This record gives sequence, C-alpha cells and structure tokens, in this order.
Amino acid sequence: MYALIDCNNFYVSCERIFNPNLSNRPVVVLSNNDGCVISRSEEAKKLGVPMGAPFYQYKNLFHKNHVKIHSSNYALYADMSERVMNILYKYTPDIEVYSIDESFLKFNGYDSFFNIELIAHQIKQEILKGVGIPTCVGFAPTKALAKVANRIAKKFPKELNGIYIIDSEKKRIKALKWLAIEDVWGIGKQLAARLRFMNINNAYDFTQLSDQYIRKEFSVVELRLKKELLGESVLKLEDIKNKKNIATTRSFEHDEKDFEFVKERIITFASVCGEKLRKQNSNANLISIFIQTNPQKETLQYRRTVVLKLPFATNSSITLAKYAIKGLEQIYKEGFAYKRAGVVVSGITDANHKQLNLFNDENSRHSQLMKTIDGLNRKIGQHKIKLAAQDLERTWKMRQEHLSKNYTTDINQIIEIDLNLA
DNA sequence: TCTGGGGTCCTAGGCCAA
DNA sequence: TCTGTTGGCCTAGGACCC
Repeated sequence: MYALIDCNNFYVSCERIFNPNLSNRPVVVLSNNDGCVISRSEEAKKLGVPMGAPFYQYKNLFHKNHVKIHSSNYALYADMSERVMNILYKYTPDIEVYSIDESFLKFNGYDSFFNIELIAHQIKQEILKGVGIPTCVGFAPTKALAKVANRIAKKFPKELNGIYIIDSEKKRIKALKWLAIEDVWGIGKQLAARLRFMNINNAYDFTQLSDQYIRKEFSVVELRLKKELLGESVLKLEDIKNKKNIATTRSFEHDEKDFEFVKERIITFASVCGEKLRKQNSNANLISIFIQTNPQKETLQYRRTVVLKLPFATNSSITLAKYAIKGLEQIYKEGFAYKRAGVVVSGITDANHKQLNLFNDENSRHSQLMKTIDGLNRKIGQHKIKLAAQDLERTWKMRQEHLSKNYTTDINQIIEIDLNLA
C-alpha cells in the first residue's frame, strides 16, 4: 500500500502556527514580489479567491473581507516541512518527499497485518501535535490511487476526518467515477480539454480507453497513469537524487531597459547557481541564460534563450558568471524593457569525479575561494560576500510587504511569550 | 503601477555513425 | 563507393507538477 500525506494549505498553516490571530479567518500567502496568491485558507477559498490570483486584482476583495495577507517566507516553510518529514520517517524508511508539503510512504505487506486506518490516524495526530500542521492521508495500492484517496479525504473533511483508504474494487471504481478528468494527477489543462472533447469526463472513463489508443493518441505517461488507476503499481518511489537542472530566475520589480542592470542580475543569478551546485557537490557543463519582456503587456515582445557549453565542468561562481555575461551579450537587444531574466545550469556531474581536461581547466584557486566564500556566507548571513561585478551598493529587495518572522531559523526572530499575559 | 519560481519527463527532429 | 535504414545522442520546446 502507498500512502500520500499532504499538508493542508501548507504555507497558510505554517503562518498560523505562530500567529493564532489567523485562525478561523481568511488568510492568503503571496508569491515572490507579492505577485500572486499561492496558498489560501479554507475561508479564503470560500470567498472565491482562486489559486494564482494576481494580488492587485483582489486587493479590494481582501480589504473588504479582512483577509490576512502574508508574503512568502520560504525559510520558515522549509523548516516546518523538514519537521513534518522527520515524523514520517518514524513510520517507514520507504519515503519519497514529493514536494515541500507532501510525501509518499510505502507500507510493504502491511495490508493484512496492520490496521491501516489506525496508522493513518497516528500519522495525522503526531504531525498536528508535534508541528501544528493539519494533514490529509490517502491510502491505496498505487501512487496515483493514493493521490485520488487523498483528494477525497480533503474534499470531505467532516465525513472522513482527513483520511481515506481505497482498499477494494468497489471503492476504487466509485472514487474514479467521482473524480473529474481535469483533477486527475498528471492530466493538465490541455489534456483535460482534449479528453472532455472526446466525452471522457472522469477518471473512470479514462481507464476504459484501450492501451493502444492511449499510446497512439497520447504518450507513455498517460498509459502508465491508466495502469496506476486500474490498480497496477508501475510508479515506484523515487530516490532522493541530485538535481538535473538548477535554475535561478526572477521577475524584476519594474520593466528595465538598462543593460548594466540586467547584467548585474544575470551575474547574481549565475553566482547563486554556483552556490546551489556546490551545496549538492555537483558541477555543471552547460549554462543557459534567458531574458524576456513583460508578456502581460501589449508591447512588442522579445524573448531569447542561449545555451553555452562550458569548457570544463565547474561550480565556480566566477566561471559561471563569466559565461553568463558572454551569453547575455549574445541575446541582449537594445530598446526593449525587460521584466524577467534567469540562469539555468545543466549537464550536471558529480564534483568528485571531475574529468581532467588537457587544454582547458579552471584556475585551481577557484575551488578554495568558493569554499571560503560559502563558509563566510554561512557564518555572517546569506550573500554578504559577493562577486565584484555584483552591485555592492544596491541591495536587491523583493517586494515583501507582509513578511512574517523567521521564528524557527533565526535566533533574533524567535517567538517571545509574555508570561504576564499568558 | 501591481500577474512566481523551480523542477521533471517526454517527444520530435536533426545529426551522425554503423 | 553509394544509398538507404536504423538507432543513439542531443537539444528545444511542451506539458505537467508543486
């Protein structure tokens, strides 16, 4: 059996732990730059706030309904996520941390020996008591069905208490007939529209299509999905692997025409990619740089990406920045106002197994220098030590007007309790 | 004025070598 | 030597996920 444990409205739930004022009232958490809504409390959902809603369009609605607004505080969420996952590891070592707020667990042979419902209850209770986050638990014979079970648990909180188990054919078929096609894990907007057009309206209809037809009209991904929904486990737990791509991309606070501005951003992104590579002890062989104008505006658009092959595998921020500038110079066009830019490194290899290059190789001092920079940044706070090409005067602040404190990761921001009031 | 960011996997198509 | 086929590798772009 697979279990899917999913935290309810995760970012909002994290904010609520440290701020009881947020209980039982509409709360939203915004994306970087306070751009869109990326987490909503049940009360906010009831007000009709959709996922991804642009903040500025909903400002009035929020104001009118006293919606509490928070900028995203990823340091806090990452720490709370780790606490949740640590609890899950107590139940089984077979875990796949699928995202910041959900994990698959595999319980081999538990079906006949253990009371699954009891385990589900224990998991839920322990996370709620230990971390303060409410969760939903779905159990089923495959990962895709566990997703379905979890969805049902979420949808009927009063009746099911956040737990649903698909453990019979009858329940499986009933669940699939209930699940709208666009809500199936792996069926996105485009596929759903095509399937609806073919009168395939729910997950059950989808499983009635023949293998050949699915393979011909769609792809191997959809075929696997069909098997999973039929109860044949083809998706296994994924191991924790090093990332295959590492990206650092941002929108600017305003549209920007100045080359030097964009260049400074690109250097910073390349440098951050270097840091991320070093953190997972990897090197990159390829670097791609992209810039784009604001697609929301009806002005002439420009968007280019360039991929450069690095002369040797590297994680040096200096080398990455050097090639990032080279790439930017190739794609930058005067006269456009840019809104977004980014650097992605790929072709990732293990830094311990670097292939020697006869003609080109990195200055051997880079590696020691990077170690020193990383060490200092860890000690005195993130990103205080920069490359000279980064602007030391300007501090790049995202718009984060509603940011909560780092209650659990910064000793200076730890929560204080006034015992006189308590 | 104000619309996020970071991933994965798959397919198609080009190129190249056997 | 030439031509056609096949399969591997690479990359770009699309679709999907959270």
